[in-house]
Amino acid sequence: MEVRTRFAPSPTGYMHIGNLRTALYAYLHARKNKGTFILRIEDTDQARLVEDSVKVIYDSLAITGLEHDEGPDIGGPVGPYVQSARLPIYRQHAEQLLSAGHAYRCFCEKHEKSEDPSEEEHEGVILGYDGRCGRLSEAEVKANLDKGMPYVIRQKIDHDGRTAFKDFVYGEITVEHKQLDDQILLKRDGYPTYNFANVVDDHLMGITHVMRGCEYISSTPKYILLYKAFGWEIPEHIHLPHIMGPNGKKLSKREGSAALSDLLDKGYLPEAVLNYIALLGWNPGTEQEFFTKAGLIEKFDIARIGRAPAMFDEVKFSWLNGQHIKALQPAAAHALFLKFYPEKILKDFDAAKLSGLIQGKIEKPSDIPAMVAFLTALDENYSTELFINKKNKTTLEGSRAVLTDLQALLSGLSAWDHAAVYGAVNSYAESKASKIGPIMWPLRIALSGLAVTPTGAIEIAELLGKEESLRRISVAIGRL
RNA sequence: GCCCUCUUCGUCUAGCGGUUAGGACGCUGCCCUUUCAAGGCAGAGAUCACGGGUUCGAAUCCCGUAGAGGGCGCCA
Repeated sequence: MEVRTRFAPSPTGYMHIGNLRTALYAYLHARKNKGTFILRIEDTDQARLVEDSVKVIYDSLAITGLEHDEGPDIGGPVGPYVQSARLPIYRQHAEQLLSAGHAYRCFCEKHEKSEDPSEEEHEGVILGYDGRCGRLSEAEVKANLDKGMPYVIRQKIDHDGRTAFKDFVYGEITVEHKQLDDQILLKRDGYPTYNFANVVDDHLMGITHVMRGCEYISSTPKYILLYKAFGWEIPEHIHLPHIMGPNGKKLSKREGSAALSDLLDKGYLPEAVLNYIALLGWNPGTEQEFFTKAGLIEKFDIARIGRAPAMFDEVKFSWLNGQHIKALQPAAAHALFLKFYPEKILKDFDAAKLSGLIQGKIEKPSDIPAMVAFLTALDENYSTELFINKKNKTTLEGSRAVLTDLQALLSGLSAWDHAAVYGAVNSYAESKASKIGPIMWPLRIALSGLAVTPTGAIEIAELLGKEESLRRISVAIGRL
């Protein structure tokens, strides 16, 4: 049977990383099995519609390359793909349940969850609906309808017995029916709830593998009951463990890494994002960690999805992003870095050359401004302690002597390119019967005023040019 | 409150009855004698949440306990 998976986000205005991973797994499973990946928009909450948020969904899928085969923008055989355009379908199915006795009209007052959680806290509070309208006589229902009372349609659940289903990841899950309340299927405004629409749509759209976050595990038995009430085949259910923030709590917008756009703004590569989140909850069974999207399609297997929640670790993610940056063509890396260079850098330096020099050591492009700031402005108050390096056995006095010699040598240079500067430094080292490290160290400190620089001493000298390099050397000598 | 789920180095994970419990990030050290870094190599770091069983033998199977996450909305 052809595999059909779907990504069914609701338009919230931003693409949450956890949702993106759900989309990724659904996409990978479809591609891996030469199946179909569908996009469906779940916009059934009229109160929470966010302007332009559907565009965010399209853009996110486009930039990460999770292209869908069917969806609102490109159509397909089982549309429409936007739930707000499917209202008659839900009503028809709700009425079918009504006449079959699997649902009933409920005329009760609205009971939305309180904004103040403490109100729900005190013991004895009835959680869930008590089902009273399910016991209304036909005459009472008719009377209410005649009065024009508004109503919702609820699923009628027999509170004896239990329902079990087999989750592909979590195994067999059994829930007693007394834990299930008569959930609302069709709201007063005629829109379906998620609980109803997802079942109807997944079936009508031929979804074979339902993938979603594990917060739906508890309510899945209610969906199973709906499938059974309709006499529909139950698709494979694949619930996914959550991605947690650094504090062990759910990933939130506050931490700045919950939304795809936050990550992209920091210069993380879309493919690195896919690579990293794929590994949060799935592993290939080998020691491979670097994956392109094509590599993920090849290796992905739903059998290797894990059950435990995973923390999003931006440190490891940065490392992985660095690996992807290294793998980039130089022109692509430069294009990525370009938007992070301060204007002064672009004006005074050969930015393409700079990109080539730093490509191998950039992990997070948003670090670039801080990393290259020393090129445009030397902080002349850097600590002279920097000249003391244990490994190269450099001292203050030694550094002063080396820099004084270098100043004379370099000022005599007619050419100022990598070969010329290196040649001069190297022959100086040879003349002193020294390794080159003890010469390079003070030179690099003098040129940058930093312990760690994005590139080496010779490269910095080359970027700065002769005049500025010599000026910085004399500043250093003055300070030593 | 009731229900569901999860628990292996700090973090992501391998493991599916017998392993010196493996890898990766991070950390520490060494090497690379064209450099701090990057790269290569090495090391430290896990009484496998805890307590009981089953078994010749348990991280792996069973039962409890604890902690954490989730659900119980006219939200998804």
